[in-house]
Amino acid sequence: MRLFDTLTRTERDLRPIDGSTYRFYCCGPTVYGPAHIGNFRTFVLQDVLRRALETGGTRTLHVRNITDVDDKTIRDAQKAGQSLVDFTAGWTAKFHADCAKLGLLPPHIEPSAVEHIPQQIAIIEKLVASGNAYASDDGSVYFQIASFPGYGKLSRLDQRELDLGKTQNARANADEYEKDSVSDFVLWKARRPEDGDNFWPSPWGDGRPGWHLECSAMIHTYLGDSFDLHSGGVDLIFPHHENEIAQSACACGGHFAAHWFHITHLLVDGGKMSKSLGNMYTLADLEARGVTPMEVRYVLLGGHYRKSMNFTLDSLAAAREALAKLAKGARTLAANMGPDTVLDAVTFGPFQAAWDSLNSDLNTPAALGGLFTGLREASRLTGPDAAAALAGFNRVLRALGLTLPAEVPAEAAEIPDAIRTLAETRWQARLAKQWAESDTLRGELADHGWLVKDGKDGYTLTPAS
RNA sequence: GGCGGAGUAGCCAAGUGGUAAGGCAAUGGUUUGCAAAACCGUUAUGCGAGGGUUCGAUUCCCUCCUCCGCCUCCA
Repeated sequence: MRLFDTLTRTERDLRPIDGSTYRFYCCGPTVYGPAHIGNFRTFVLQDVLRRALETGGTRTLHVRNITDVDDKTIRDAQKAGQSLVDFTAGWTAKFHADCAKLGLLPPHIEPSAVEHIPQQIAIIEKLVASGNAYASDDGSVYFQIASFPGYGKLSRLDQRELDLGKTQNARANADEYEKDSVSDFVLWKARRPEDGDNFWPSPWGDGRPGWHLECSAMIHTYLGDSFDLHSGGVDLIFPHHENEIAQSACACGGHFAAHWFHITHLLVDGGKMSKSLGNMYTLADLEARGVTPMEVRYVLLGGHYRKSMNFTLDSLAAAREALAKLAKGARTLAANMGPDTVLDAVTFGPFQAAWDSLNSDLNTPAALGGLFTGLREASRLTGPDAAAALAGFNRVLRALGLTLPAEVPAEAAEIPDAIRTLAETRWQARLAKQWAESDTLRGELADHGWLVKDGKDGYTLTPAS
């Protein structure tokens, strides 16, 4: 597997640094509301990375956190009149349900921030002792960016921008901060009245941890100070990941992440998703429109992760047709290989090419393309050749995490008697070559929402979608 | 203002210094009483605009246009 690395800006081979297990960390969701499909683009691509590694024979250790304490979770928990724990537990459960529907493998470890407060305090103590952090008068603790020469390397920010606080937002908000430099970031936030019961004791007084620190503490706990890969959406490059590098390097030493994997944002109708524009879709929103989660997953795999991708509702219809086509092709292949053929060698060129695409910087759209091309060429194969092709097809499909729709069986039980009678009458009319009568009845059935399709020996009824 | 990304057919979207994957849609054919479904085809002399390098550029270089993201707690 070769993958682009944000830090070095090169494509590099992914090899476990401990020689056996590829250990990686993904920044998980902040659980104060439903995740939207943009969030899931990131999680789906991380899932594909893991699946591709595992399908290729590499063992993995996947850690993804739950951010359950920050400004928004506290604010909204208060608003909801719930304890922070109860509030975030509800949204975490919903997140897990969505993940399952989308076919995401659960992480091997899923730590949450509030369960790791002591670990976070320990890191702050180290940073204060080493002179990388300082406490302000109100009991907050800040990381001093000037104390870490490597700061800005990941995001390529001009050092002057950081030192002088020249960035627009920093300048506008500078008054709110009690820091030496506007660029310094908070490690520990002093308790404020609006936090309610949500504070923890610390050597600097009551308060709560800063967001950036949460991930560093959990990484330190579960992956140690040097691990294989760190991942998240592009928006996390700065400041979140930049800050993680700084505090982890200063407090723990080690190399931190050997590889940085960032997923570009999903655009909707050509721009960023936002509530105010009304273009923020959750999985539930789409399901309410009759869309299946796999169709959503297919759409999210339809663009390369390093390019922004434009999501439209039309693309979901395209996904439905495309998935049906894949399913049909796979069925044909299975039928052609015969009952007693077992072969797991993958020797069919087009599917090998699709697999190679996936392993070349996770090119999911090229891999999907290869699946269709291969299916067309493989449709003539029989016996062991068909079996080999199917094995190659399934390998790619498994890595993509796609589950194909089953053939829709005619569910006779669900057809109302009235409809069945109508259809039967039409069939008799048709057998009698009474075309006008037959077509009229077909129209009536359509009015009731049923499509009738004629076959050689009978007809099928399906609900019009 | 700083940093970064993108402009490929109606839509979505790969890709490459040697002449444009794939999906959807559309359309032609086979089949069908007619449809639907299925199957087999077709669909960008062209890759934002203009220059340059080259035997040859969509792919490299320059200029310009347009769009998008990030710039202190958003995946």
